[in-house]
Amino acid sequence: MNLFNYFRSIVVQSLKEMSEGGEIPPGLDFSKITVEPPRDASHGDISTNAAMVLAKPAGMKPRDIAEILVERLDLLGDVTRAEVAGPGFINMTLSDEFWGKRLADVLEAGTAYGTGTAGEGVQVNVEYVSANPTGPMHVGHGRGAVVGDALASVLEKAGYSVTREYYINDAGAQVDTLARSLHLRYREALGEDIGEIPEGLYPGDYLVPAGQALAERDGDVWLKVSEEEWLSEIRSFAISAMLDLIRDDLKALGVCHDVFSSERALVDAGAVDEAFSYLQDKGLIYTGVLEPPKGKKPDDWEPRPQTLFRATEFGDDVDRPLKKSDGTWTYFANDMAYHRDKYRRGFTSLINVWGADHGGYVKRMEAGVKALTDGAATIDVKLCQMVNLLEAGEPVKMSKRAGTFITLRSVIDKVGKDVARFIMLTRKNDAQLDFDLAKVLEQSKDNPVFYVQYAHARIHSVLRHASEQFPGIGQDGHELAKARLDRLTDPAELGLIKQMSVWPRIVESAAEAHEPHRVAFFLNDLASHFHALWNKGKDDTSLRFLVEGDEELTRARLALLRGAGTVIASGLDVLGVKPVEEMR
RNA sequence: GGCCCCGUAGCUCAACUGGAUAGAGCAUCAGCCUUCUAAGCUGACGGUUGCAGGUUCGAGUCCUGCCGGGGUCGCCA
Repeated sequence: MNLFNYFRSIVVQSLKEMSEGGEIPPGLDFSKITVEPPRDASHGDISTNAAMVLAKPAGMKPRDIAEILVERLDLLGDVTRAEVAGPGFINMTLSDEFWGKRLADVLEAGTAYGTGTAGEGVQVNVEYVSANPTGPMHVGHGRGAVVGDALASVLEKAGYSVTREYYINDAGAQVDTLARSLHLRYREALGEDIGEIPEGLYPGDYLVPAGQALAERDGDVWLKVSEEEWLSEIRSFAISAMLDLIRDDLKALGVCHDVFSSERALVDAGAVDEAFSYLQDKGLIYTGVLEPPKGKKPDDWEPRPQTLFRATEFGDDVDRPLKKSDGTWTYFANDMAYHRDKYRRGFTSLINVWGADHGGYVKRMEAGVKALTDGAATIDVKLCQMVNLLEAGEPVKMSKRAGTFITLRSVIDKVGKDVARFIMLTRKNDAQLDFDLAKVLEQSKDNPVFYVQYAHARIHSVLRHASEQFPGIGQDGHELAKARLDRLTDPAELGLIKQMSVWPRIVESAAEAHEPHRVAFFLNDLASHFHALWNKGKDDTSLRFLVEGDEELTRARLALLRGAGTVIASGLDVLGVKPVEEMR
């Protein structure tokens, strides 16, 4: 249960009654009313802006509405205090018993706590990674992979029906280049001295094993025929080898997709022609000549007639070409067909996670989706900014040519998948991210992964001690839920429960805003509340978790610990990070 | 030059999609280990949210124009 939604419905109900009773005018719009935790805890536990939002349309003073409303809210069983504050906020404080019950909710639900229904089963397609199948993944791809994966998870937890998808760009010129590069490695595998890799081909070592595999499978058959004859076959071999490589990298990162969509298959199936005639029928296709970009005219610019899509009718800056001068489709045309295909498969909410270098492409894709789905589907493109790799504060120099190129795999091998994933989510997607290979392995509070994991490990450390000192206390969540939770009365204890109770709301808002990083920040906050409580027990021995001679209180505190550990585990699960029970 | 993103404490970043006195960590300073992990905690110091207007009960958040940084810009994908 998201308790803020719960209280919102109570507030709205009260307002309806006030409206029926003539205390406020009828027919007011309640949609802008929010119920939130106040920023300052001294203002109470929950707060609503209802009076301020309604003041103007009701033609009343905010405080007057608030006074009436607060009288009703004050009567609610769980509310110990309701008062008007500031310009017309209503702040409510909830009883300790209420919070005890919320802890019981957590214990009953286990790691399913936070799972919601706000998504109402809406079908969402999250497309992420979609790295070209021409080589292993780099660190930037890794960020997109983690962001997309965590976003998909948080959407699932919020009740959306999610499909994780990878778009394989296997139709462009770059895969022909890949095929030629592989053919070279294949000749090499058969004993030929190929010398330097020519300019324009992929020089990477990762093609060597693929060349050997091809030589083993097919022998020398591709030496005797012309490129025209070998291109297609070797291309598919190369693509599938590169996809294996990428899938391996993704697996190491704990990322998997439900669907791999092939651009080539889509084109072969006529999807582009279909999308094109759809647009043509709507009068959105014409032949025209584009202006050169203002202020930066390419040297070789010459006007030429092109087949254009009227993207400007849907908010783009210029109309966009769909055909090259040789009559073949542009990448954009294929992409249009692909997005129409997603829509036809039943998705009305499309999310694409791209690298920041695709920023210039967003508007035309948005325009495309609007045109192709008649506005029935929405697309949200999350651009991931660069990852700056550092080693103890110094930038790691990377050059493909010098061979100092850092692959995603080498980073995962060095720091582990859990650390890599968590760090990738400690920034919002549109901010640049510093990834310090030394710092992320540090065991200190500078390091958010460690800080959160340590909280979880500490909790389990106490639980282990408890099972020795208090063998009679069952540590199962359902059992602990029956403890005398009203014995938890210290502000730090209640504060921890309150922080835990925010989790369903975080899930909902992170899903709605498409911002998985909020989960990482939440976990940091939660860990901080826990560490604070822990240390309070150092100064004040009566606040320790294990209380000799008071099994009832110990049971209640173990319940609190179990609950906090459960919420941390639930959050880490969304991020795809495994909680640890012991630090080494 | 057009478009997109960013600009918040000395540094790295939050701010619940428009809410109250803008919050954390690092750094600096002052405290806390005979104790379930001090791998942590408590406090102090630190702000004209790049600048100037506008919208409104209320703006870091929305709009306009500047300044600074990054990205991108017709048959590359």
